[in-house]
Amino acid sequence: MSYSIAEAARRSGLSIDTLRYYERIKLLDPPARDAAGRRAYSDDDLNWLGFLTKLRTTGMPIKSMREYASLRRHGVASAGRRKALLVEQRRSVAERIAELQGCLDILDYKIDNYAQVERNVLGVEPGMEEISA
Amino acid sequence: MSYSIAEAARRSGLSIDTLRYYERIKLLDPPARDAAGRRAYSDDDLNWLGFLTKLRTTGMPIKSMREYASLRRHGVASAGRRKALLVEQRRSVAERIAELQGCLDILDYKIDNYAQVERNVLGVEPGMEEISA
DNA sequence: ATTTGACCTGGAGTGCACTCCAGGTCGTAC
DNA sequence: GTACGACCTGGAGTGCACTCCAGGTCAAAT
Repeated sequence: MSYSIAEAARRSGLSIDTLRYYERIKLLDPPARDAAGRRAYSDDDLNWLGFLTKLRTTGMPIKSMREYASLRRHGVASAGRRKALLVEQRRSVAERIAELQGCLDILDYKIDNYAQVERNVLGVEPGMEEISA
Repeated sequence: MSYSIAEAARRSGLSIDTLRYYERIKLLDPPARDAAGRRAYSDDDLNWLGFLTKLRTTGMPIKSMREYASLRRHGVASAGRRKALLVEQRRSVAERIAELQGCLDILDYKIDNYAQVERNVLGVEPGMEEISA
């Protein structure tokens, strides 16, 4: 199957502008064109876009995604380097999750404080309202 | 205790420029000044900076941090709104963690593919190298 | 007395990842 | 045959969160 840029945008969740932008910066190989010169994205293109958006979600900078994209064009010989990039990204994602988990705990603590303030404000112990915010 | 801007930067993990920037955009109330007009950060300032960096880590935009900071200046009356902001942020962090967890799974899958390619490349079944990268 | 180093101010510059725009080309619908 | 909508190009503009700079003040060290 092949898809117009609008359809590819819909399916990938990226904007039309972003699709053209990704192509310009060589994140995406130029897709095929139809008779009228319009982009015709393949399923492979869509799969690659899907993976790219995952990498983006992990916070990988475009620079690194470009490196990965470029390695991909060099075939099997680059598989080791590609794997290394993914392993490093995996590590950074795991770290980020742990960090966010820590923030979650702090938020819970703060939220709980506010909940307590709410309870006390309903008529108990004047002077207790100013718990450090 | 009070701290010079350099010391506050060291303790908060923010740069000196960022501390002045946060003050300019009203994320941080202007700290006290010493006799020579230099900033003298208090422990309270440092605690607030610590919490701000947590919020930042969660991906909260500066705009929202400013809102929270502004509410804080309005005392107890704003506690409900502040709690609501934190609850919303908590939700968004939990969502982000789940999203990252999904990416982690995909990375693991890809990494495992590469590991398999590596094993096969060492002399088995020619033609299997081009597993979709 | 001057040099040094940390700090001050207002404002300009940076890098990232898009996002928008003007002006133009197609193929189909009326 | 012209109006329309989707698409094309190269290039400019945007928002965010800093980061850097020039020119100046001040206290302590030489």
